[in-house]
Amino acid sequence: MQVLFFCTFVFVKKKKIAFRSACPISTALDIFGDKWSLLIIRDLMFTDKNTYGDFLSSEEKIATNILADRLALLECSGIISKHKHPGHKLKGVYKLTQKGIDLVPVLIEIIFWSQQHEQVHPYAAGFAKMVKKDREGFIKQLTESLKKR
Amino acid sequence: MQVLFFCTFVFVKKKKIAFRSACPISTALDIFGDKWSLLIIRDLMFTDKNTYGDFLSSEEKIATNILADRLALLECSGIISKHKHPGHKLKGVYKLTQKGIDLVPVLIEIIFWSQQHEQVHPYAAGFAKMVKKDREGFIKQLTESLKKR
DNA sequence: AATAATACTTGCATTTTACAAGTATTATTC
DNA sequence: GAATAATACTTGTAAAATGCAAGTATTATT
Repeated sequence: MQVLFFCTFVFVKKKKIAFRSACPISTALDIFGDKWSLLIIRDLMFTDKNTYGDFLSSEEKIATNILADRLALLECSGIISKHKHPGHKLKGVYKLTQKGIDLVPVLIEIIFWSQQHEQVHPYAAGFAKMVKKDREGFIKQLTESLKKR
Repeated sequence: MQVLFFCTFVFVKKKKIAFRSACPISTALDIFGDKWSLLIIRDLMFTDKNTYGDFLSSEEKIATNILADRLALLECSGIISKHKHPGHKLKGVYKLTQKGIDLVPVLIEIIFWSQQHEQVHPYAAGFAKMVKKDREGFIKQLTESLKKR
């Protein structure tokens, strides 16, 4: 008889975090289902922002304690990694890991949806049109360029 | 001189809800960036659950007040619509609108990611394999079947 | 007529988020 | 070399969101 085992919790910053179920959607939301995590990932993915101060300066104005908390959680869950800044000893540099880079298609589809159904910045229309011409090619290209950072 | 106008707020249940920016990711998160909204959408998209009681019975155990709140918000934002139950006068039936159906690719990519990087239910692996064989075909088929509900 | 089911609402405790201020380390300016 | 500024945080507290238990109104069933 086969027994299927699921990890239903994980320790993050010494705190036991429960996964609500083994559903892939639910599990993903347990990790990045909040108003801020994907914005940090967005900055790392589509802009050259990669320091604490960079994220703070983003348009949406994340609070400092929330930013520190989310950076720690994203690092714990293996989506981002922290490195020393070459040249600036005081600065840390954050990068997307492969797990983080693999969120590119998720972010792309969210952009498509928003662009189609909400009033967002006009650049999104051009972006969507461009990506839709060669979705796979764009993803591959972006993935490669993110790996090299 | 061209003036670009962005709607930076919306009225939901008589409350003024602010969009944090015109960024498509940020705007999407303002609408469904929480731990519960996408689970309701998941139920409507991938199962035959479509009533208040159905959603309550889902594995993740949403609280009744949160469910009522999210259903109202999702209806306000045009992602779901409420209808009379044929036969049961007491029951309401919720359906995905076209705007909601257009979230299919977002949910699919989230499932792909979770399946690849987290320990989730094994059905996700088979689902991912199946969908990846003909992504566009699957989306079209699911979209059509959801429209007919 | 009484009981049960459905879709909520209400009240309150707990948790999360927002905002302002403070701290420790390093960099820069005078 | 001392003072000021910059960076990446932490801390305290108020406000908002969430979770839980209980209650309510309408309809269905016994």
